Amino acid sequence: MNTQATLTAHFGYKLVDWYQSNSRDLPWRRTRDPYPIWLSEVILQQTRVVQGRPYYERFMQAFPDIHALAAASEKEVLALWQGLGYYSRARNMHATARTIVLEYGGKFPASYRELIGLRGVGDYTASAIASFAFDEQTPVVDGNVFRVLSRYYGIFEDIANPASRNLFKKAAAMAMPPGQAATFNQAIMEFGALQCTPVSPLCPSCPVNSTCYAFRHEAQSMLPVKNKKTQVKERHIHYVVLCRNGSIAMKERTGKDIWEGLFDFLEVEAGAAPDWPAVLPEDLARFSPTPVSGPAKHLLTHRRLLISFSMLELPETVSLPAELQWYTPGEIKELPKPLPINRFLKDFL
DNA sequence: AAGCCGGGGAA
DNA sequence: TTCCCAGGCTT
Repeated sequence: MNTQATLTAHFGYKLVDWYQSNSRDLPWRRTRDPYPIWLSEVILQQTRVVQGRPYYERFMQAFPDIHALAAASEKEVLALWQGLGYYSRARNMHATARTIVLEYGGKFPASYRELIGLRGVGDYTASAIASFAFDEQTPVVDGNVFRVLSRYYGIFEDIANPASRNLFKKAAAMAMPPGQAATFNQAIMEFGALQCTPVSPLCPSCPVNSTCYAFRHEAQSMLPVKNKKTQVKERHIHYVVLCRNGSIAMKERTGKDIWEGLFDFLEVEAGAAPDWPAVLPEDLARFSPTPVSGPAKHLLTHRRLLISFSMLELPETVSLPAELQWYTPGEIKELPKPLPINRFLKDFL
C-alpha cells in the first residue's frame, strides 16, 4: 500500500472513530427502513437538521409508511410541507411514493442505480439511501463532504462545477473503510456539520488536523472553492385580497415559478412601477382596493421580493376573474400557502 | 453549464 | 449584509 492510500484509509477510520463518540442521536439514524431514511433525506436537502427535524416528525406521524403517503393528496402533502421551502421536493416525493406503491409493490428499490431513477432522488440522495438502508458501498457527496474533503486533501477544484463532483466521489470512496459505507457516510457529513464547519472550524480539537492540508497551510477559509455566485433580483408583488361574505378569493400557482402548487390571492405584479396603485384586471379597474400592509421584504436565495397587500370587498354583481375561487376561512386553513400569505392571514384577518 | 427553486440561522 | 445548509430539475 502506497503512502497516499495509507493516508486516506487512516483518514476514513479516524472519521468513523470520531463519529462513534460525537454523533447526534437523530431519529432517522435509528432505523434501516428505507422509507424514513428517504423521507429524512428529502426533507434535509439544502436544509439544516434543526429546521427539518420537526417536519420529519410531523410527516412520520401523518404518513407512517409509503402507503399512507401515496394515499394522501398532493395538497395535503404540500400543506404539511408549508414553510420548509423548495416545494418541488414535496411534489416529487409524493409522486415517488405513488411510483413505489404502483410500480414496485410498495417495496423500495434497493440499489443506487434504481434509486436515482426516482423523482426527486439525485446522486446524493440515491447514495444516502443505498448506503444507509442497504449497505451499498457508494459515497455520498453533499455540501459537508465537499468542505471536509477539499480542506483535508487541499482540493481547489470549483465545487460549483458539476464535473468536479466525480473527483470528490473518488476521494470519498478511497477514504471509505471497506464494509462501513453507512457509518462512514454518516461520519463524514456529521464531521462537516459539527467539527469542520464553514466558518471557524474547530481545528484545535480536530482528530485529523496533523494531516489536514487546510490546517497545515492555514487555508480553511479558502476551501472549498466556490466561484459561481447567484445574483439576487428584485421583484415587486402586489396582492389584492378580494372578499365577499366572509370568504376570500384565492388561486393556485400553476406556472413554473416560485411557490408552484401553493395558493395565494389575486396578484398584480408591477415591473417598472413597483408601488401602488397597481393596475387591476379590466373587470375590476373601476374599484379602488384599500391598502393594508407592505411593501414587506421577503428574501429567497435568488430573489428579493417586495410584497404589499390591499383589500377589496367585491359586490355580488361582479364576477370573479377566472383563475380565482372563493374559499371560507375554514377551507383556507387547509390550503398550502407560502409563508408571506400565511403571515398576512394571521396578522390582518 | 447555468438558471431556478425557500426559508432560516450564524457571524 | 453574506454565506450556506444531509440538492435536484429544467433548459
